[in-house]
Amino acid sequence: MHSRRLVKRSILGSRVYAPSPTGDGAVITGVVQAVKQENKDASTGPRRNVYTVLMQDGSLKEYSEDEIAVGSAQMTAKGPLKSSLKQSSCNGWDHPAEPQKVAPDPTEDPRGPDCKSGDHARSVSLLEQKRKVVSSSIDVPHARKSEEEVDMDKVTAAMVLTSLSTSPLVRSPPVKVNECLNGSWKDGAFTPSSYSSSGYWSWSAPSDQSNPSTPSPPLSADSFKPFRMPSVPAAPDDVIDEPDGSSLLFDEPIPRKRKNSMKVMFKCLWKNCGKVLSTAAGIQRHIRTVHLGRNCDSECSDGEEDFYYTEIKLNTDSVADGLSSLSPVSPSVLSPAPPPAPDPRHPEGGGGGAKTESTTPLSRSAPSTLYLVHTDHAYQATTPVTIPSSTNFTPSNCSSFSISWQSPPVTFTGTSVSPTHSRTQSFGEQRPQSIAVLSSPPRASGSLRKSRGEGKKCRKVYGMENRDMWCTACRWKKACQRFVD
DNA sequence: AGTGCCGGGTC
DNA sequence: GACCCGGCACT
Repeated sequence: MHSRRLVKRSILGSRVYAPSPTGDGAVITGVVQAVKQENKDASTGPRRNVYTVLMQDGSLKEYSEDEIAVGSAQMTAKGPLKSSLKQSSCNGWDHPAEPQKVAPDPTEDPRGPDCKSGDHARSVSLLEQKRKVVSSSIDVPHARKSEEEVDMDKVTAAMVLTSLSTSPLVRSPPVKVNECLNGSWKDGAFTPSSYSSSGYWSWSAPSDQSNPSTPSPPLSADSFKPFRMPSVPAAPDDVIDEPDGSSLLFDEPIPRKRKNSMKVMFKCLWKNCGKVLSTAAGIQRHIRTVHLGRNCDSECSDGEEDFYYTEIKLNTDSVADGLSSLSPVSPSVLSPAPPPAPDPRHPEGGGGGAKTESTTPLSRSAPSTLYLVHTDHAYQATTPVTIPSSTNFTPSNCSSFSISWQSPPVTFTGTSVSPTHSRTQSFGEQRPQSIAVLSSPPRASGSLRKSRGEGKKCRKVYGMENRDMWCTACRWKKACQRFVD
């Protein structure tokens, strides 16, 4: 069910393996460009799909679904396209239960759950059209080095979609969404690499509720238009439902640049569940539909789901990226944060099942990375940052900052450290040390405070009890005159 | 935390 | 000027 979209997603633009046209038995890879159906009317016999595959050498070949196999990183599933597709389309997505509510799109229902139908063919053709548009405007990677890489892109795209799907902006006008998304994208915070390994993807999540448009980062709002416009203008729902993202998933040259190593996954806390999804929306839907048994879409949610999932943060990358990579991240992560809708509700928590100090609602919005930034600037920023009492602030992140901040002293070399300078640079504890390291006349610039005397002083010699025996200077807390250095 | 002592206040 | 002390710098 609802897998139809998945099908579409799986076919066009997908990398497949096909027998080499040379007939030498070799297997080559190609990208599905189009799908046709044979035996379409045969109500009896099985329909056969014929896939037009763009081969590595740029040629187009047609293969029946029996001849080619879907290529993916999880090639364990490598096999006839037919079966692969069936699998992925009908039950492949890890969203077990989530009826039509996936997306607030009415059109979803009419098309029905059947995975292979005339409608399917139609939508495929639509996709094909889209794809053409895409291909014309974007350099579709025809040949890639490895399946891993291909998968990478998928994952990357998924992450993008995921991040976007978590955005509350979903409910706002598309245009706005785009803008925001574009903005946040730059700060994209996903590291596909690590994610792919973690495995559990909620593909449906991004596709359904999030704005399908989920532009790829490099695309401006304008350049993005072609993707959604050409497709059925009459069916706005389709725009929403239609996982444009799906086509984008494969067609767009998704930038590999990873900005952040922090991944946020969402884990279902329902006992014996433990489902982990990559998007808050996904996990919410999962909880809503699977555990809470609600069939309505997110609109009618009272937000109870929030109590049944928690945020898991994965620090997938080294901290080496430093602030440059971290700070930009926060915005994007932030964007989804202020969930306009699902906030003010049931303080006591619905079923009482959720143990986690109800940090979940926050954590959902809580851009953990935000903390990083804050931590970063904490030294100078008294600015109160509304940091939800959350949770997932991993220490490792802190370390990254300490690292990045240890270098600054180096910059001092050559220049005398004026007090003010050190002030502005003030690293709290580190300040004095950095100055000391410079060994330059520490207090030279400012007061002429002479270095502390090495010898014994009255205080030390006589002790506090014999203060009477101190020299007057010592008594007056002045420079000792008796044991002058 | 302990110590040295500067800078400033009070009488 | 004698005395005291807050507070910074340093150990």
